[in-house]
Amino acid sequence: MAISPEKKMDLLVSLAKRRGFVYPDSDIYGGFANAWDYGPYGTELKNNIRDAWWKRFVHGREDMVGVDTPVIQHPKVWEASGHLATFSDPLVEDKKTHKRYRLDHLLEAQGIDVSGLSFEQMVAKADEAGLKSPDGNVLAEPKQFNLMFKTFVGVSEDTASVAYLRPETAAGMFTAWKDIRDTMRKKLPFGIAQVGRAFRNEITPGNFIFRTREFEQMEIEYFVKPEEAPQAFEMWLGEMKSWVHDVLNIRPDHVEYKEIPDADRAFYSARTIDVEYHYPFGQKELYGLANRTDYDLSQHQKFSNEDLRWFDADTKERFIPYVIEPSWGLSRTVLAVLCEHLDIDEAPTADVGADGSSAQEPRMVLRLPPALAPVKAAVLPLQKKDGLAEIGRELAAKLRASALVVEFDEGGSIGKRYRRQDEIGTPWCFTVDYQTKEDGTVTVRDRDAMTQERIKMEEVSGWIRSRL
RNA sequence: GCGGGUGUCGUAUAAUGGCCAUUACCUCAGGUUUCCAACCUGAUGACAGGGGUUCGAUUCCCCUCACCCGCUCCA
Repeated sequence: MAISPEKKMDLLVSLAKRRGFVYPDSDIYGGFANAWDYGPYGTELKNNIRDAWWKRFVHGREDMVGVDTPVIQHPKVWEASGHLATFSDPLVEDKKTHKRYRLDHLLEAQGIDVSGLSFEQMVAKADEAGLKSPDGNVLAEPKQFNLMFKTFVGVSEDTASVAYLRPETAAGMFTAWKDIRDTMRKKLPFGIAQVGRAFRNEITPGNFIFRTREFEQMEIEYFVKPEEAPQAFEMWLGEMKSWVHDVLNIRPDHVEYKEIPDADRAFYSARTIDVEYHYPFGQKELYGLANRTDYDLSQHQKFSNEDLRWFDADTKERFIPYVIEPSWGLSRTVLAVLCEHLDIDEAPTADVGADGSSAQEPRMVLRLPPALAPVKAAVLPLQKKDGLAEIGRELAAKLRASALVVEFDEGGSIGKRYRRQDEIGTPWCFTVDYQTKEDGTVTVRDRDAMTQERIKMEEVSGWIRSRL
């Protein structure tokens, strides 16, 4: 059953809190803007997505290695990457209309060349020219917005050096490139993968966990011979599509693969495709894929004075590889997966009408792919008494021992317990009933179809495994 | 950061310048229940925070914080 987009976010945010997926952070202090806690189920879901990704793209491929680099790196890294120069915007506000503009854009519109000017120099130019807003109003004092979080490394602030929290994980793969090239015996093409946190001092965060100042990325830098870049780009585009549809089980018509035209691309990028998902609040970026050419390694070679070229043993040539960068937002994937699979349908109730048919009630269900579900199975005794609970508890313990995430629940009616599991996306419920005592079988109830079959208790673990 | 709007148990809500702040769902405990939110009994749980006016403030005023919408930004 379709849920209207306006209602969907509200339903999702309240379900996320009620069922322990995502809570407002610092809730006991009244909350902290745009910071969220992943609760027990949210953490499981996020970890499952991350692990599925790592298994598929790192363990599953011969041409890939993984790294884990620090959030705070040498400040030179951000000079070389260009983030220090371009990841900051000078903003001014029209005092009358309260609209905001970029100071450099206003100056350029006046025919004033701002290239290479510092923030202070731009402010001086603006004063000189008596700069007004496009509506002809007085402007407020310009302010500098740096998208990178600044911090200090050292015991006291005055003697310490300034450092930055990484605004993306990619840089770590470039700084580790030389060591990996020299130690891992890989041949081009090959890639380096990393999962980790990145930080951006966004001016406008919002939409639940969609845009936050602290977020997680899963990124790959795939190094290729320059002439092989276009085909590597196509290969990764295919991989991204397959991930979205085969692993996340997102409907093809909920995703757009948007080719970014020349004019809108970053100057170093030869080709960029944005992968956009139809969130309830609009079509927004989920993933990105870019051909970054030799920009990053060239920059780091220049700033570090290290030779970062690749030596081709066949042709005896040295060159800087091109980089294809597929980039996945992990936090955004969690949100997209929740949006995609949250559903309301009809379930029968215990009330049976005169014609023998059951009355129907709306049911909220998260149709997560089983491999991503926070809880794989619930074990439910039909009754607490007559020893059924003990049998169930024992079965749950056995499943846990075989490394499955399971829950045991004996509280309330059986229907109520099914619905609880539906809301957190548990694909299967195993019910211990009176027949179990006679023949050692339990029923399996399917989350989506709500149908049941009987299997032997000792087969439960294998039954689940074969379906993950 | 600016403009506008909104803040009452976990969720949805009612009322009030003066008695333990209402109700439903959820949650928990007990009972009941032989497969889909049933029922009975009971329990926990809120006036976003701070200050002011007042004999007395959840209610009126101020500040802060948070949330929603819009703007600027998202190489």
